[in-house]
Amino acid sequence: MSNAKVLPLLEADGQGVAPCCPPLTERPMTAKEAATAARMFKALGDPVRLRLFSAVASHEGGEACVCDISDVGVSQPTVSHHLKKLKEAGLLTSERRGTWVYYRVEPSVLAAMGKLLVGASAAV
Amino acid sequence: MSNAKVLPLLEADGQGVAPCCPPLTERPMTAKEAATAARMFKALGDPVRLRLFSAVASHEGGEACVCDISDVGVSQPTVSHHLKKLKEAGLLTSERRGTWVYYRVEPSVLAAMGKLLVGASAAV
DNA sequence: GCACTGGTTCGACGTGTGTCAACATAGACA
DNA sequence: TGTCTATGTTGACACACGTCGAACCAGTGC
Repeated sequence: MSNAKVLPLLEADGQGVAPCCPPLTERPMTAKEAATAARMFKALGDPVRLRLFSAVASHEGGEACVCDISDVGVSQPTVSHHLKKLKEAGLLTSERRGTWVYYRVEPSVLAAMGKLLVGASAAV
Repeated sequence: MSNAKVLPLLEADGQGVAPCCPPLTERPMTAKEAATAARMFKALGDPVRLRLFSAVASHEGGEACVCDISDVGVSQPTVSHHLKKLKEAGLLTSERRGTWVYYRVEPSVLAAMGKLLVGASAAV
């Protein structure tokens, strides 16, 4: 259940992860780079998903139980659906712990997306 | 043709612009904040738009003529359509200069989005 | 004024996406 | 074992989105 293989924006590089794409402002993205990065932006392009993601990211320890964050105005199947989308996009990972399922956000993904936007100003 | 009123993620604060929303990791976003921010992520959630945006952002001076960036594999009407979407999302501004139309990216928008993702680490 | 080039808008088509109700599954507890 | 709660999955629906061709507007140059 490591994070490397499920994060399309990142690639394992031995001791950690590296961004898939150069900063947007550095050079025009190739079609492949754009497709990879767009998948993640798209995942955050829904208000419900953004709220869910923010709820998880801001929760203590960077992880939250579904039961803690499912109050976003949609039915529970829809919440589950969106969480799955976020997981497929590589933004969240999930883990079952007894009765409840916990979702957690990978800080490295946030950092990679930040770098994509602001270029070199976001230090490692 | 100022940038303040057309940038949903930002709000004019006298001498510049400020982010609309707190970092994702700070606290759960409200529905309103999520709707605002999601609009921009959604705009970048399409590979063609992402390439167009990157092409403009990486062009010298942060601006580019449509003729310079319309080689992304779709028809010109589609390019125009996507540029309009990016403009509506507040990521680009356009200006006609003689025969050609130039699009430019607002650096402050990129910085605001970066902050949204990585919190305080992305300085102004 | 007239033709030409660069961009945008319009109308239409097929596909993708968000949503829900209903059902299925996993673990806890008795 | 059986039942109850917590999540995930399935199927179906309406709506939004990306794409294109055709028509339309804005400047330029003759």
